[in-house]
Amino acid sequence: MANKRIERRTDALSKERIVEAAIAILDSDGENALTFRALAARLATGAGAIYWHVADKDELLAAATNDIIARAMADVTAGAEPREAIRAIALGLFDAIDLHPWAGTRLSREPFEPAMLLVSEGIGGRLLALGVPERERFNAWSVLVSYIVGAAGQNAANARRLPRETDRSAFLGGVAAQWEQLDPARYPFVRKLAAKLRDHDDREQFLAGIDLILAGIATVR
Amino acid sequence: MANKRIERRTDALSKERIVEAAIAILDSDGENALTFRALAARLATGAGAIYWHVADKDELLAAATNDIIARAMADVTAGAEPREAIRAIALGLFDAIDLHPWAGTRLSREPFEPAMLLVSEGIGGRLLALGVPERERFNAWSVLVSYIVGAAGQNAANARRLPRETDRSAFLGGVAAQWEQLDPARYPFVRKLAAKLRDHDDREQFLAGIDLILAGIATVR
DNA sequence: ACCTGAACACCGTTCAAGT
DNA sequence: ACCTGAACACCGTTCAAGT
Repeated sequence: MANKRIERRTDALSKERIVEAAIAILDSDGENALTFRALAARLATGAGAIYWHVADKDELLAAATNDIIARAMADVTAGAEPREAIRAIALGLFDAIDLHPWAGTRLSREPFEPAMLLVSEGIGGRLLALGVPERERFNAWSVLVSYIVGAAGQNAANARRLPRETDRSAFLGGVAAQWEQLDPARYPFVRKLAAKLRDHDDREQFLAGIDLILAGIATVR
Repeated sequence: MANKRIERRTDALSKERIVEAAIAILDSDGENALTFRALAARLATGAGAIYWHVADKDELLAAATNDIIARAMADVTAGAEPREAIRAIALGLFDAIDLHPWAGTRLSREPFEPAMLLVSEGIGGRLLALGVPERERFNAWSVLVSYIVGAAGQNAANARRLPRETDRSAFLGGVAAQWEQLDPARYPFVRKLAAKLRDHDDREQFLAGIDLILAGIATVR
């Protein structure tokens, strides 16, 4: 009978279970909390056992990041309109990285993770649909992917450093206050930026960047 | 006589000397080589002595990064034409981060370093000169700075992982070969990208991204 | 005031020993 | 084949003790 084994501990180690546990630790306690000792404790095993399934910490982070990106891309519902589809993909990644900032850190340094192929193909296909000429496709793809990964990672790093909403307001308010006290002769632009810094929405700002890039791409069509 | 003291050891510790030594270690041996023990050895002192001048490793990295950016910005000769000036600033940062990849890593996570004010003001002032309307200035500034820091950091991370030119060719060749073997039905765009990947110039690619963004900004003028 | 260096509380990774 | 956990070679940081 199948349910004879229902009480059986199903916790034999596997790469999937290890990666799953790693993601849980990374999400709840941050990058510094992911140690082989903490991971072993959570999996109720010895630290060395993990090395039977995973080569080292780098492979662990790579697998965890790949999971996050693959899931995020699977959740994206990109419609037929190419510009909207690119925005949807970009926002999907932005939100995933916002939720899993450590994945953003990893991605900025290792942009050739397998799951990034889904992102590249998703965006690239829409560039074709937009009629971007061959000679500009590489550059258009490159600027979009660089911006998405870079800006999303930077945003998530900020958010992680300032866990609560009040922390964020206080921090940005503090930076803005500093900016407003800069020498007006030397920093006229930054001084005027201060007000916007205080009450901008990160997601909107990110998307506005995508739109500006798409507008630029449209000019080389 | 002044030269009576010429033989005198001038190596009293100071934050500047410590930061200078840290930059030397980071540049020659990479991020992982910067330890307080290595730093103390190079400065011929005890590890703990450094803490008298620097609060912790974070402050050390912040100061080192700030030095690099400030120097790079001081070296930029930005002419009167706004678009050219923005390109010059962007390239100055790109080259500095290429030379000091660890600064790129730091900058992607801590974009509010003081020296970045010079970058923001330099770019922002040119956006004013370009006639970017008030409501678009924040977004235009944001997309440029995010892209510059993000793309330069990603490029430098790649370059650091592949120290020699042949390593880089081999790596990109390998990635391109993988891309060419992808299922044409699922990855038509990425497959076609492979050829470009093999022989592109990173600096040109970066600059092409700046140009696309500037073209987008021009459309909202 | 500034420096020394041992000590503390960690790490990632290895490996002999177990089952 | 897979797991255990002590051991190794490191870290950043602290701090009593020196000058």
